[in-house]
Order: sequence, then C-alpha cells, then structure tokens
Amino acid sequence: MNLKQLAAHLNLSQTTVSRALNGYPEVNKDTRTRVLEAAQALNYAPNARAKGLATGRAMAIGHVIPSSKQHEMVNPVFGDFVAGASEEYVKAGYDMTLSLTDDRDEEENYRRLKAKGNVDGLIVHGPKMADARIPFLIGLGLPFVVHGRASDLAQPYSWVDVNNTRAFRRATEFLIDLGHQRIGLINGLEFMDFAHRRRMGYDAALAARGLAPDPRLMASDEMTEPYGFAAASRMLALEQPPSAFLVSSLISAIGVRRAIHAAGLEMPCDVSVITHDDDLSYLRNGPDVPVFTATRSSVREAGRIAAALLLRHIAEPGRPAEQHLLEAQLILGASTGPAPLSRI
Amino acid sequence: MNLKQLAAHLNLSQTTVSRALNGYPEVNKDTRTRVLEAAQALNYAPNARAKGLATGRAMAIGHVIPSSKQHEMVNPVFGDFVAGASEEYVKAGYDMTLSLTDDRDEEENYRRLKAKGNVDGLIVHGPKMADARIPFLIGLGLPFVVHGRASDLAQPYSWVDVNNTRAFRRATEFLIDLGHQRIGLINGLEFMDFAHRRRMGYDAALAARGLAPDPRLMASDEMTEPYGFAAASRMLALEQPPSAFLVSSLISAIGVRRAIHAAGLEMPCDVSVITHDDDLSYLRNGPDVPVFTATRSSVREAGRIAAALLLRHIAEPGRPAEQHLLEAQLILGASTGPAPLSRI
DNA sequence: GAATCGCCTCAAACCGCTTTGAACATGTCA
DNA sequence: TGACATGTTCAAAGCGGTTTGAGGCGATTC
Repeated sequence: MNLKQLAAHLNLSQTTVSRALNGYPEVNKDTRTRVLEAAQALNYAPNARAKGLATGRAMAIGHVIPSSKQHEMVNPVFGDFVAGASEEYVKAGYDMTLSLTDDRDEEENYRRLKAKGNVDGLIVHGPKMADARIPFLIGLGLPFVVHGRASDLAQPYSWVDVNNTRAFRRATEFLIDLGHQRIGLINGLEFMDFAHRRRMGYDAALAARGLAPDPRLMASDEMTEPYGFAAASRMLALEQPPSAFLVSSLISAIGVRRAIHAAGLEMPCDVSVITHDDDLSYLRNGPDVPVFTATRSSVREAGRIAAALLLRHIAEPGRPAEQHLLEAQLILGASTGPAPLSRI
Repeated sequence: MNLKQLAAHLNLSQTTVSRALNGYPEVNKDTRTRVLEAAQALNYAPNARAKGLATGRAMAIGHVIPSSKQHEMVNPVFGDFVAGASEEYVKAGYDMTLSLTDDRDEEENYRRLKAKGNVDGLIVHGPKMADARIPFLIGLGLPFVVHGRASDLAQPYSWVDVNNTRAFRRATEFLIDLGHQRIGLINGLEFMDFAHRRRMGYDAALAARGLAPDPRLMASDEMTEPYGFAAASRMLALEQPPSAFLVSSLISAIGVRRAIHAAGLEMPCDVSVITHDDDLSYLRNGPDVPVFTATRSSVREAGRIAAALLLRHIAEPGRPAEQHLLEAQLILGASTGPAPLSRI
C-alpha cells in the first residue's frame, strides 16, 4: 500500500492525502478524518526512504560504538544507554541505527554515514582524552552529542557526562573520613576520558588530605571481573595492603569482593569498597540496602538526556553547543565502614 | 556530492557512473578506474535512501528488542549478540537498525517497520514459549530469524538457539555424578522459552537418576544479582539445604556466590555451583581457570550465525526456513566439587 | 561499400513521497 | 453581474539514485 494506491482508493489526489496525513491546514476536516481512517484501516505508513528523499531528513539517529578487534569488549553500559535514548526517539518519531566500528577506519565510517544520508545526527560513545573524532565531526557538519567528553579539546561541542572527578573525589574523601589511609584505585583504562577524570578526583582528594599517592595502589585496565580480582589480590598481598578500594565499575567490584574473600578478609569490617554504579537494569546494586556503597548515576537517564539534546539540535540547527553535567549520588551501602585499627 | 555532480565532474552520464560503481560489465576498464578513483577522492557515497527507493531494498536489518515498562530490563546479552551480528552485516554492506518496543504494541511495530520499508529483515529477540510474534511475522512476509525459539509452535521458521535442555541436563547429571542429591535450580522467567527448556533438562536429569524434584529448590525470576542472592539464601536456609546450585546466568551466579559466603559456607567445598555462561565480553568467567563451572555458549557467535542466516534468506527468497542448534560446552571451573558428606 | 556486431554511452522513465503553483468551486460583496 | 476572497483540490516538478531501451562508433564480415 503506497500513497498512490491510498489516494486512488479514496478518489483523492496524492497531494491531498499527503497533506491530510501530515497535518497541513488546507484540508477539509471531513476529508482529513476520512483519509486518516482509511490509512489506519489499510495499514498505510509512508515509505521512509521516499519520505526521507523528499524531505531531506532521514528521521534517524546513528549510534557509533567503537569495538576494535584487539579489545573487542562491548561496553556493558551500552544496552541501557540505548534504551534511554530510544525512549526519546520513539516520542519524536525517530529511528535508531547502530554501527559498530573498528577504531581504525572510524572517520571513514562517519563520512560514509553522512554521505549515505541515513542519519540526521550521531551519538558518539566512549570518548578518549584527546579524541580525534570530535574535531573531525565538527568539521563534518553532522549534528552530534558525545556521551562523555574529551578533556584535551578546546572547541565547544555538545556532551552529556557524569561529574566523574567530583564523584571520585567525594568517594575518596568519604573513605578518608572513615579513617582509611591506603586506598586502592581500580580504574578503567586511563586513556579513556572518564577514567582519567576519576583518577584526578582520587588524586585531588589524597592531595587535599595530605596523603601520598602510591603507584602500587593504582590499577588501570578494561573493567572486567577477573581484572578486579587480580588487581585487588595483588594489592592485598602488599606489605602495606589497602584498607579500602575505589572501583570504577560494579563488575570489577564483584571481582574485588572475590579477592577480599579469597584473602580471608571480610567486607566491610576488614576492607571497604566503593564502586561506581551505572544503575544498569540487569546489574542492580541490591534492591533496598545496596550491596556496595557507590557513586551512582543512571546511564539510562544519560541516554535520555543525550538523545533529547541531539534532537533539539537537529530541530534548531543554529543552536550553540550545549553541555549537560550529571552529578553522581554517593549512596551508602553495606561495603564501607571505619578503617580497622589493625590495618591502618 | 551526488551522482549527478560526480558525473558532471567526470564528463560522463549518470548511467555510466552508476554502472561503473556497481560493477556492471558494460563499462570500459579505464573509465571504471577513473570513476572509482574520482568517487574515492571526492568522498562520494550513494545516498542510501535514493538507492533504496530505486532498488526496493533497504540494505538494513532491524533488531527488535522487547522492553516493557514493567520489567524494563535490557537483556545484558544484547550488546554481544549485536556485535556478532554486526560483523556479518558489515561484510555484506548492510546497516543495522534498532527498535526497543513495548510488548503491547509489538505487532503494530512490526507492521510499521515493514510498511516504512527501512529494513529487509528482522532479528527477533527473547521468544516466549508460545510467542505470538512468530506466526504474525510469518504472515507478514518479512524475512526474520529468531534468537532462541518458541516451543509451542508447529510452523517452521528460522532460528538460532543453544541446546538449553541438553546443557542443563548434562550439568545436572554432572552434579549428581559428584554425589549431589539436592540441587537448587535458579532459573530465569520460565515463560521465556530458554528458561523453560533449561528446566526440562534439569527435570529430566533428576528423573533419570531417580531423584524427586523439590519445588522448594526451584526459583524463577528475572536474572539479576540480588535475585540470585535472595533465592540461594532462601534455599540454604531450608532444613535440607541444597549442596549444589544450577544457575541460569553468570550475573545471578554471582549473587548465589554472595549468598553462599553470607551463609558462612565455601564454594566448592560446601556448595557447588554451575552456571550458564553466555561468554559475554565484559563478563568473562575467569581468564584461564574459570571461576564457575559452566555451560558455555557464545552469544556473539550466535549473533554471527543468526545474521548470516538472515542475510542468506534475504538473498534467496525461496529458501526454506533453517534452524541452527548450538551445543553448549560444559567447562570445568573452580566452583564444583564432590558433595560434602555432611550435607548429603 | 554496406551490413553486422560489440562495446560503450546516453536520455529518460521510474521508485514513493513532499511541495509548489495553479485551478476550481463556492460564497460574499460591490 | 463581475470582482474577489476563501476553502479545497489537483497536476507536476523535484529528491538521488537504478535501469531500460536506444544510439554512436569503430572493427569485422560479406
């Protein structure tokens, strides 16, 4: 069923039917309801390609997620982010397209995406500290919003990010307030912007309280469970082991917990743990009392906000770049307590 | 840059340029290379909408993932499945579109997707036991492949699934061989087909060995960590607690482990655990010796296979429905051991 | 030297929609 | 009665590609 057939069926011209469907004023009220009813009854929906061709707008947003062959990990955060974004897209009648792309030919990919014309805008995931994609995209002229941001860039661009620095600074200070002096940082890959910022927050808190940073208490890697286990195990085996851990992801925190148990210790009486918690739907940090004390910020919410921001920029092309900084909540769970006297 | 401009730039007609780019034989070799080089140099890529309109093919596959408002959990498996599928799409020059949809208006959604014409085929996720979507899609005439399958359907359709029944039967038998008599099943929602089949495997193994099933040793819910914890805690508090658990997801298994520790027990000496392991990139079950003994089957691989299957069906419309059953490996980890005499 | 054949290229139609500019009733006013 | 809005509908020209049927041209055949 296409417009032509629908129009023929109604004994109207394509123009009138199109106008009726798209809410133009110059259509008789009765005609309009007749058209709408027929469209409904016959399951008519305008062909998106033809519509896009005619209007010049694709009515679709592209999500580009980097996934190199080397560390081919798909960010576990992705599903929830996309779910949040999708809520906004559905409301606005937009579709969503996904492209996983190797970091190597990423620019080529963006260029193609623009040339092919099947998206009106992009969401960029997983920014690194000085991410070359961002200046490139500014030059490309396709509206985009970054989930996260890139520290080392001066140009303005739109992003939605958590205040990672403050979150980790607060968490570290909270641990120090509890009497912890040796705090292990089990971070993500520190060329990723978010991990870099968390590191800065941690460093700043230590410095503010006059504690010397100890490289042996810092780890940085892809945030898996075994990584959390291995890093925490290594630190716990030090002559002066940490009495607390600050962990960048709930998944790694689970590995940290395993390491604590494997060392014959208990959480929180022997060792405290604070983790960042993206509030993922399938990885709830305990229903009422959280298992882990955490810096929490909903990734789903971030998805919603980023999507809304992007749609606004598409609707109003002149609009200047906009930023949205989310504050993580520090939520108290069962994994933190005062530093044990024996381990200070 | 569009075809017209490119043709003008080359002093050729649009036809010739189009044919050169699309590999038709009736183009001079030199002309072709000249065209290809110019296209490369000028970053020309044919407008996907126009191309789709002209050819009638969208060159895109839709993934529809159900996500109701009630249990708005995004399946954690999704990212990896999509990553696998994407590998095939990229090879074949296909794009991927995503639509999260509430179960309520799902059929409407499929119909729109077809009418709008922006996908050539669908991957259907999360089938329930008698999933109404499948007969509906057969009627709709849009090629599709199901990730999983629906037990209660007679009509043939294409699917890619793990042999869940056999995997859980083997796992249960393995535990029985180790001397376990009371085995707790911590399953997913049993109206989901995969969970139903796992339950059948568990039941069959018990029956084959003459063990009576005990409803108090069976749980079924959304597979979160807190659920694993709660269900295992409840079972461990029974007068006759289980000496082993069979868990449907690694995430829940982590909750089970937490419950075991909370009960003052150790894994595997007091309690054994086997879990299903989707081999997710961000949730590795230990690098060398797996933390958990597991029935393992790569979801990413399933994504690849499902995508390849779908593309084949799109390329050869007459092709009969095809099924692909993956066998899960039973991999030995550090979470299983002989049943402790004290607890039999 | 004309007819035939390949090889290459072209103009034009078409895909399904939007949108412009015009036309056609109908009613109102002078 | 004619002029002029007003409200409603239409034919046709794009949007950017693919594809059909035809034509130009040099080489080969008769």
